[in-house]
Amino acid sequence: MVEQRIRVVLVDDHPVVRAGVRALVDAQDDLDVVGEAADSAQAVAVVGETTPDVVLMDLSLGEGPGGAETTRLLRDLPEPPQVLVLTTYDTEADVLEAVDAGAAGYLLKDAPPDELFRAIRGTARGETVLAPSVATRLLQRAASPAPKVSPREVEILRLLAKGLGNKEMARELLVSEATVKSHLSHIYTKLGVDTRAGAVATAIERRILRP
Amino acid sequence: MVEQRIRVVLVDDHPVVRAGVRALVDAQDDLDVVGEAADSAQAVAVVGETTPDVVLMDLSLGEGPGGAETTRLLRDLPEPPQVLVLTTYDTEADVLEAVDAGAAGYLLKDAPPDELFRAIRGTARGETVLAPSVATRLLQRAASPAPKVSPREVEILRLLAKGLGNKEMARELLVSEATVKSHLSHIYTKLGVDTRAGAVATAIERRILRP
DNA sequence: ACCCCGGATAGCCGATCGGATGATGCCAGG
DNA sequence: CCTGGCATCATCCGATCGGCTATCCGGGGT
Repeated sequence: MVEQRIRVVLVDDHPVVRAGVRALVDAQDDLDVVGEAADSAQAVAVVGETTPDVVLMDLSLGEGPGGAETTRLLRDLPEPPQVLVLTTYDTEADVLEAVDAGAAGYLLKDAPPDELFRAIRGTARGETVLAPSVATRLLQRAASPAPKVSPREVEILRLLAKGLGNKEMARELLVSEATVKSHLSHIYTKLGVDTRAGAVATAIERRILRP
Repeated sequence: MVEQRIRVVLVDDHPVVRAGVRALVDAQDDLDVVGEAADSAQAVAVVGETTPDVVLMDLSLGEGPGGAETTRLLRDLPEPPQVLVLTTYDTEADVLEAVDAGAAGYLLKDAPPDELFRAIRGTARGETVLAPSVATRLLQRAASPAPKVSPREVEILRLLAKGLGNKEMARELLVSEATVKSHLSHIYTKLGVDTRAGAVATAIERRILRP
């Protein structure tokens, strides 16, 4: 007899993915899916009711708060579950945000089922589980200077990608043109480029901007 | 008794998604999942063996040929299946490429299961099934002049994204700076922008450039 | 044969960008 | 407490960009 079934809640806005994970997880006799949620609000409600051991969390939840924010909410509950992020993307920004929010693990959706099961069990025991590709990425980022752009700079990048000029950005952000240029200079330095076009390209590549 | 079960093959590089679709589809008594494939080569092999009525195709298949190319291969088989694209993204470039490759339908993964079943049945009958959001997008694109950039212009865009100046592009492409500027002007017109940064952003968004 | 389009080229000019430099206030972490 | 990052603003100046107009040539379609 299994001493203690691990109770799992799924949070994902894709019905197909929920069905898939449920099918796979429920087939394991030590794992139980006790709830599902399609968005942040549902997630909090369901977790509050079911107090699961592990929550499988998608990072992109369509409208409303994302997976990272939701993770934070869940970890602030009276009986916080372990949160295992299960997503498609492995940007270092995503990973860091999720881990910072209190996630205990980070898996990619293309992981083989076995790995998923091991991750769930490990997470339930309080271990930190990282997908190999994620771990690799983290290490190589740790080695390199780690260029983190500030929120304001991201804002500038967003407008930049819309093709706005400095004057227009200044008006949009209610600051002076000089400030905009200052931000831009910093962005260039951090991204290792020296033109606006290059900045947009690398920002998108680095997933600082979503295409 | 059901006169004819619809035979379905899944092509997706995510085990989780395959499991999900299989669980959902197999629960329908008029639908049968008769095979799965994780990449292009497997897809061709499995479809060749099983000659299904409908193939559910993911567009991003990790390494190797993508979903669009694979769709083309399947449609060139002796007994071609109907191909229903089931993916996360709805860029018009993706849709057009898939449809051009011979896809009979285009659904997003966040579609509710019911919609998926209807789509499979419709596709099997030879209907064309488009997700609402996809259909909307197509219509609004159909209304606008359909901006197709020339190969040379794509080249310019590539260098643009690398942050090169006009002079540098000219040297790189062995043409005069005037020519580069001319190309750029055309690009701006076609993409509906008026700055280099905006051009890069829309080019990536339109999948003219790969991020 | 004719015309349109893509590609290449030229020159002009005002607007803008990018780099350098310097300064201020705020707030968090050591 | 003090350093440092973030955000703000200011000026100057040379280089570059973007828009405009005009010409030329070759290939594909009518």
